[in-house]
Amino acid sequence: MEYNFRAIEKKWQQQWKESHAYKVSNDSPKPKCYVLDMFPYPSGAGLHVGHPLGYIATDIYSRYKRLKGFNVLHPMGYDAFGLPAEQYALETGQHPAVTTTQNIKAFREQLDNIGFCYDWDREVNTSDPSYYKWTQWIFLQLFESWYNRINAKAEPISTLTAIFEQEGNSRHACPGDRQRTFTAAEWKNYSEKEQREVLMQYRLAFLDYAEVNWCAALGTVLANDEVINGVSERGGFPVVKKKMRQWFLRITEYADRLLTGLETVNFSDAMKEMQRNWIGKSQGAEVTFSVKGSDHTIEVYTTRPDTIFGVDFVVIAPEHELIQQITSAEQKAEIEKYLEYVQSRSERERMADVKQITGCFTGAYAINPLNGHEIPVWTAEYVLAGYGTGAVMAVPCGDQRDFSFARHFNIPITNIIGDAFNGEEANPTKDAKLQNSGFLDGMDMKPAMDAVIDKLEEMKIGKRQINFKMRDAGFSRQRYWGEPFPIVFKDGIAYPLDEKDLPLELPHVDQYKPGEEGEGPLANITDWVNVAPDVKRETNTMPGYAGSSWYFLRYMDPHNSTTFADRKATDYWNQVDVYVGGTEHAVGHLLYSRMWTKALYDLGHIGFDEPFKSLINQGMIGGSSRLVYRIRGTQQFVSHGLKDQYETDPLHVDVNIVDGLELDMEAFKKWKADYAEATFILEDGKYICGVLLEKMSKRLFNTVNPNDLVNKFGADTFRMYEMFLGPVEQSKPWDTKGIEGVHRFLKKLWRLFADENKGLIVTNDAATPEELKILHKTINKIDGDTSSFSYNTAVSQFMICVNELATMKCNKRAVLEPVLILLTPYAPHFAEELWHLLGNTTSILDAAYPVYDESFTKESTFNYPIAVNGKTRTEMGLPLDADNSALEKEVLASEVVQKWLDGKQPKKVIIVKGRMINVVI
RNA sequence: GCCCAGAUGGCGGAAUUGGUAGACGCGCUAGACUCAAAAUCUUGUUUCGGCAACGGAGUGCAGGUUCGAUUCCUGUUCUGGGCACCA
Repeated sequence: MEYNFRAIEKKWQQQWKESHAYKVSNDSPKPKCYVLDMFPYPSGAGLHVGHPLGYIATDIYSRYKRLKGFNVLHPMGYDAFGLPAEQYALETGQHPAVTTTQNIKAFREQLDNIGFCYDWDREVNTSDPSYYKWTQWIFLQLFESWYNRINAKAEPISTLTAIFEQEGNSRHACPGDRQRTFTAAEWKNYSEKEQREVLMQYRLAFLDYAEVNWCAALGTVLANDEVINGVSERGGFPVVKKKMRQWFLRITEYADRLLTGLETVNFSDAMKEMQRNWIGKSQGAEVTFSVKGSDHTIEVYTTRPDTIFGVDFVVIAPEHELIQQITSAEQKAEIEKYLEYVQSRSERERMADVKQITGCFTGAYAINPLNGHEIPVWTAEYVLAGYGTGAVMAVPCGDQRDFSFARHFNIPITNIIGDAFNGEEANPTKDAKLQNSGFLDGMDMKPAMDAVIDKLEEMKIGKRQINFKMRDAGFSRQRYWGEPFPIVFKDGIAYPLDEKDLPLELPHVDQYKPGEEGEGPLANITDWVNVAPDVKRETNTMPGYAGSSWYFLRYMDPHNSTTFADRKATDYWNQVDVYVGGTEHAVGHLLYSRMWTKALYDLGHIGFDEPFKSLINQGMIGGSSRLVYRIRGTQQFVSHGLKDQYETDPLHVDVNIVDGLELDMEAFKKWKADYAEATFILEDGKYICGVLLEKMSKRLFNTVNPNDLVNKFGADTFRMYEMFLGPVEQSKPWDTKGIEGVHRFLKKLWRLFADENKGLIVTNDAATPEELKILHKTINKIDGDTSSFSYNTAVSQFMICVNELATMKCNKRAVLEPVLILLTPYAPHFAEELWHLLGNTTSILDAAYPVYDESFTKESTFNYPIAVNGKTRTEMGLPLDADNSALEKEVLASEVVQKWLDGKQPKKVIIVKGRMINVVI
């Protein structure tokens, strides 16, 4: 009876499907556990071995928790809206819905092959109208809400209009327009249009004209995190600034809660740090500088108010409206020229040359409010209009950028930190004593910060101010393959669709070209756009992260047609206990879904305000490319070891036709027509390839399809090998060769149960103490490692256990059966097959997890390493219950220690019970 | 430039409240079985010296603390990731 993994895996996958073994109920007396994978975008390329790493990890965890008596939710679905499907549609004319369906089918087959325990009845697909109905519904919730800063939560817009009618907006500053104030009487006098325009400035989902990252090549606007170094993340096309009417989510209102919420979740420090950096909270002050000879004032934002006596100039952003008003007549032409130059600079250029210092003097002078000094006002592109107040006070002795600027334009530098400033570079210290600083002289910088702000507040020319780097999130795409907005415009005012009219389905189009003004393809369907003579639909669609911002909630109650998820279901499943996915979503997806969760919580739709209790970031699996060396100008290929004797060009070769390092030469000739005539120079009769570690990518011929490995070794081997590679969080290179070791392990374990000729050889004999010892050591190790996602060491322990049992020739049910249960999360088909061969009639998926009993692993003696001066010299088996003086006596008497003592007396003997003994001479 | 993480055999990696460095696997080595191959089993495998016993060195590099450091501290180099005119 051989280990016939193909038949076994097929049989049990079928059986589990028929018995609905993975069906999960929302109604269970068991404790719940929610284990989630970041759902994939179903690309046409399919899965390679890097993708399932996280899925296998969560699958093992889910099965483990189930064995431990939990009701485990472990769902899977598809993030199916997205650019590639649409790009593909543009190229081939195939409808994205069609290609997406095909891709999903292919993904599903690959996933099923690996034997995951997903409850497929709960599958979600973000492009399915029954799903995006609720994406649209949540969008309307955001549209119909505002953020009440006093209560620190989102509230329905009706509470805001009630406030306006009572007291205007005096206590609720307008987040979209800081200057805007009105009284209750004024509010009531506004026309409907005016009122709705005001409300738009408060809504959590709102329209605004804003400069956005316009990518002409993609015909779309990109989020900040989709633009890398001024080019689009996808495709690498240039991105420029363009003013467009866009939907936004007012995520900035949640900045503080997104920050403090991090303290309540279990993410890695690196992940939290990335989110903190993205949110970018800074504490400082706003200071008003008056402009000499005019009524204008300049508001600057600074995080270092303590350095205010070191201000040598003020810089305002080129986009700042004040520029036109304060520029002197003499500088007018110069400024115009500079502004024109800045206008011509794309974001990309401004980012590319960070070393280049540019700027222009406005001719105006500001007055330092604390010492009355007149200082020049400059404009420079390094100051951004969108951050803080769009103006900075420059302190060259303390800020390198200001220092370089002052040097470049010959602006005199004031030193306020004495010896701490060397005149050659700025010193951004916070630990110096202030000099040259009026009433701050002699003060330490840190307390001076508060002293300055107090003074400014007293003088009514400044105040404490907290700023965030984070901007509101752009929520429109000029694209077809996304959720349509449930919005119509009447007279240019946005109105929501009625809830009963959801979902607003994506209409069919025959072509995917952008609209005339760069709008999405929907703009071309005039009878869809024009609902009534003066009523038009929104033609943008939602971005990729819309559907993924709440999908974890839909899994809880996926077929509900009256709400996005029943409150009973969300209360039961609550937060995701473990979320596993790649770091690439560290900032975007996680922040958006955290914000949506908080908004839904504020509005009373769910009972928790952080979606993911803990997060594990799986490492990337790198590709291990194989290279062949072609002698230049020939079709002759030379083996790696001999290549230096020739002039060669390295070429990538498909890793699937290389066994370890040895090239399959016949397969190589067939691989590409170019190589049909290839000849080889061999070493030891073999062609040995070179190795290069790089990204796993089709282009580099280093991708490995899980299907091939499952075919060759079985899903159980594949699952265990992926885990055996190393810690889940760590990035590591793929090496197909190593899988054989894991496969051997499973076969070896199989042979403890069954013999090729005799069949099942398991006995009911009682286990020996040695057998029980290894069993319980294994139970302890596997239990601990599995619960902590340390699967690589768990697989090692299985191997150690099987090696020992094989040496003992142990075929006893009392030992093997518990091992089988331990193995179930890792190799479920294998375990279930043998479980049934042992005569069990129920499924091993619900077996009782073995319990560790320490009494079987207790030792009475310990093999102490005996060190002399810290260096291990020998080992001695000594009783664990002996007292120190007895141990010392025995150790000193030993031959080896005597040899090292060489007649001398030891200075000291250090005994760590159960660890080691060190003799100091 | 700033922030974070890391650096251990030929390779993936194991071991940190400071206590036998290199578990487990791959690869390689020698052997058994076989006409042969596959499969399986056995042997060795950090490195240097030595037939061996044994001894020297050894966790990126340089120091330090300690009876004892892969683990803690200081400095430094390199690699990976993130952020980047953010005031």
